[in-house]
Amino acid sequence: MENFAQLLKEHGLKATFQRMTILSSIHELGHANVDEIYEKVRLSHPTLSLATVYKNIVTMVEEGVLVEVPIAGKKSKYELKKNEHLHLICVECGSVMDKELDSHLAEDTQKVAQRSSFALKERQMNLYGVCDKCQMAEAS
Amino acid sequence: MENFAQLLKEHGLKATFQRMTILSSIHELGHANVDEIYEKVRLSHPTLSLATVYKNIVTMVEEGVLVEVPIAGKKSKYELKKNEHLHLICVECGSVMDKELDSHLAEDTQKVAQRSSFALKERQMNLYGVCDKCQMAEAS
DNA sequence: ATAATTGCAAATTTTTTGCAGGTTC
DNA sequence: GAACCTGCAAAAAATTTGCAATTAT
Repeated sequence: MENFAQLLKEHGLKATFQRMTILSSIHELGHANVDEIYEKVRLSHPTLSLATVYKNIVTMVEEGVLVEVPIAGKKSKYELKKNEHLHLICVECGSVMDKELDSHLAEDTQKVAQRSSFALKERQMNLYGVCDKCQMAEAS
Repeated sequence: MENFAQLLKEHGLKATFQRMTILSSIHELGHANVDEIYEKVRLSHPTLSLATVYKNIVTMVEEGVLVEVPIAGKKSKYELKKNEHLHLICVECGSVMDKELDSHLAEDTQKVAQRSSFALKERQMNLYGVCDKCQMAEAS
């Protein structure tokens, strides 16, 4: 369990029970879309409304507490803001894994941007494929 | 103008006027979301319905004629399927530019995947920042 | 000829909004 | 106590669907 109250305050947001529940749900799930967050959140706080989930996701993305991970063909997932990383997204089970972004990748992308005089702010690298678990399941 | 009729047939789809209009609109726009496609398409074929745009985007993505480009905070854009590339996405004007994916990038991502025994199928690399035009506009 | 596709309208799903009451700082 | 936040219900926006008429092969 982390100190979500402090995190919120650092970003100028009030530390409500609802927000902390949402953050802790996302933290436990790793990556989750609105529905998954809502379901999870209702387990511990059944009266928390879907509208509140929506409003807070918008607010917390704006304030940089959360990051949207848009995924082809699916609803966007959300994760806690953390160090830069890339995503391995399993097209079978939908799981999302974080992987460190090595310096080569960072430099290469920076070069591509520079060549076009593009002021790079953020990278979003999603690798789609089949995770090891699903590969084993398929093999059987 | 390309041979969209042939492209469609190669993918087992009938070459209707509607589909060819949609493809040629996307081709002209480069990258466009559903609304942008619909607007463009109506210029030359005002009776083409929005439902038809939706149905065909689904179908043509399934058949590999189109590719969805999901974008954080915006509606997905669609592009014609082409050689692998990355996207420079301007957060000011929303423009999307294609850039060749150099071999370093391809290899590096492949390595990351291999380390996790992840069977990589597709890469989606989006670089968010400010394009040169918008930088100049800002400077003034 | 037939199987696929279109356009319309309706249904569904997803997201946003207004506002009265409640909570945090 | 002031500003912010929540939950509800309603509204708006986005997407999907069913079906009769039409079209491509």
